[in-house]
Amino acid sequence: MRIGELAALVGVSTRTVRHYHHLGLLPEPERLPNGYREYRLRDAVALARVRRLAELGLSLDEIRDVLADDRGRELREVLLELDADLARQERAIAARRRRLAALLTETDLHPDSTVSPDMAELLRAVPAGLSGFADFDREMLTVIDTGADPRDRAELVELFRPLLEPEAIARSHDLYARLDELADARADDPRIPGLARDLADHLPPEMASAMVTSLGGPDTGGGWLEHMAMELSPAQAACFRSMVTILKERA
Amino acid sequence: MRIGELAALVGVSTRTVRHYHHLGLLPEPERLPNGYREYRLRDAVALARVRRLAELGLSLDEIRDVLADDRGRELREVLLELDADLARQERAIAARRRRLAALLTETDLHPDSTVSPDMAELLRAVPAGLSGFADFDREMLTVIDTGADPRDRAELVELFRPLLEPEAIARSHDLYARLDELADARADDPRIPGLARDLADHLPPEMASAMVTSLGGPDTGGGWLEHMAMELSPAQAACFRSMVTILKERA
DNA sequence: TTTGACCTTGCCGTAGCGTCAACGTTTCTC
DNA sequence: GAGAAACGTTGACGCTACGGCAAGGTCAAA
Repeated sequence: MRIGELAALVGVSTRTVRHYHHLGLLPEPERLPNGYREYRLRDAVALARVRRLAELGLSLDEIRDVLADDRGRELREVLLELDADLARQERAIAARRRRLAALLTETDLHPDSTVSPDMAELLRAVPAGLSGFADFDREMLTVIDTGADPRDRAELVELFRPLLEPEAIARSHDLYARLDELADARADDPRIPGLARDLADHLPPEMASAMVTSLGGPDTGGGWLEHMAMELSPAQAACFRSMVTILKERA
Repeated sequence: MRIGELAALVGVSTRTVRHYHHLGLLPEPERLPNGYREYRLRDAVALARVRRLAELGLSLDEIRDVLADDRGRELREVLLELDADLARQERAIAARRRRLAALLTETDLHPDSTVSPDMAELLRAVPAGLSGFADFDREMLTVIDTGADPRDRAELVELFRPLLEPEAIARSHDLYARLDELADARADDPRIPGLARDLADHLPPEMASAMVTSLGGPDTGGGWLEHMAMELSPAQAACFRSMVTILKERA
């Protein structure tokens, strides 16, 4: 039997057969005088073994190990491990499909809208398209949501939860409007002190303390808030710094 | 912000960031005089967008297309296609896990035992470990099961079904024993004609005709049976040829 | 004789980065 | 001020399980 016949018999490509030879999964058979490989039925049996294990999802390396140790002892362990892995994949796929389903029901489908469900809840508290500063906030929240691991994300959501109250949302609209007004103002604008105080009052206490410690300590969040301040207009940045000062005095 | 800081912020490796630059998913930022990349917050926003789409399961090429066409029109199509793909994967994984579960309940776990459920049913009619010829038959059935596509497999199972009857199984044990006795015999052994006739009688009619046409025609199964005959002892091969002759005469 | 269907080896390509290598820069520490 | 640690740079190879192509050699039929 030559390689094409063997491959057709077992239902693979000749390239696959040669690949298995190369990896040592299948012994090289005798050669005919012209250099062609000459297979026997036992090669088909061996190849079929490899194929069935591969179709179960074992990697070719795992198959080599199983065939080397032979006789099922290790096979059971590998299969159990494989099943656990498949179970994990199954859950991951189901979770992704849930997220997809939630996304596809949305009216305004945009790459930015593909955040986690937790963050989607928070974003509903921040108006989109109305205020430049609110849009900036939304982008920052989106970045944080992408980068944070689930534990931090849950913590973050808890920090923000008080801002989801209706009166807090109403207050935030006023604050965003006043922040937008500072977009073209100078750093000594007289409206800054009042707005900084109102912002400090607006923030939930836990969030305020988290911000202060984050700015003070050398941990991951530190540089992040500074970079955020750098993107603001001079007046907005001054307002932000003033607010932080107020929060520090209170702490 | 330098590359490490950006990467930490969004939760990826610096290698990933550079990879996205290379693929054009993320614009190259300004460079500092020393050659370092200098990022702004908008780069973090862009990177976070890419990451969220990637975590949904889009390929980087698809992400580039979506970001190029921007504004959700194409995104919806891609996500629908992705969901269909995920659904397919989910079904495939579930099917594999069912096969794994069936396998793991078996007592003698061996690479050879990883056949399809259909073939497992057939193999129960062929004794394992008792007869050398029966073991050979089992191997051949295993090879066929691996190589055949599902349609052919179902057809094959139907051909074999009569052999699953209790009296057929009892007959087959006798036949296997007599075939084993021919392992060391010569091609002119006097027991051959009788055994060939009993074998011909044993085969279901549909199976017999399938064998004859398969041997006669130049289709895929033809060479396969010849190769099988080559692996037998001279007396067994003679018996096989004799049986085929009888089947042809009857047809 | 020529075509066409096989076979041979070998190398590049895939997706999404990880992981060196070999080197320059910045920053912390002593 | 000097050394070490921790950054940054580009470039190249590695991983899976083969597919595809190149550049041939071999064999049977037309």
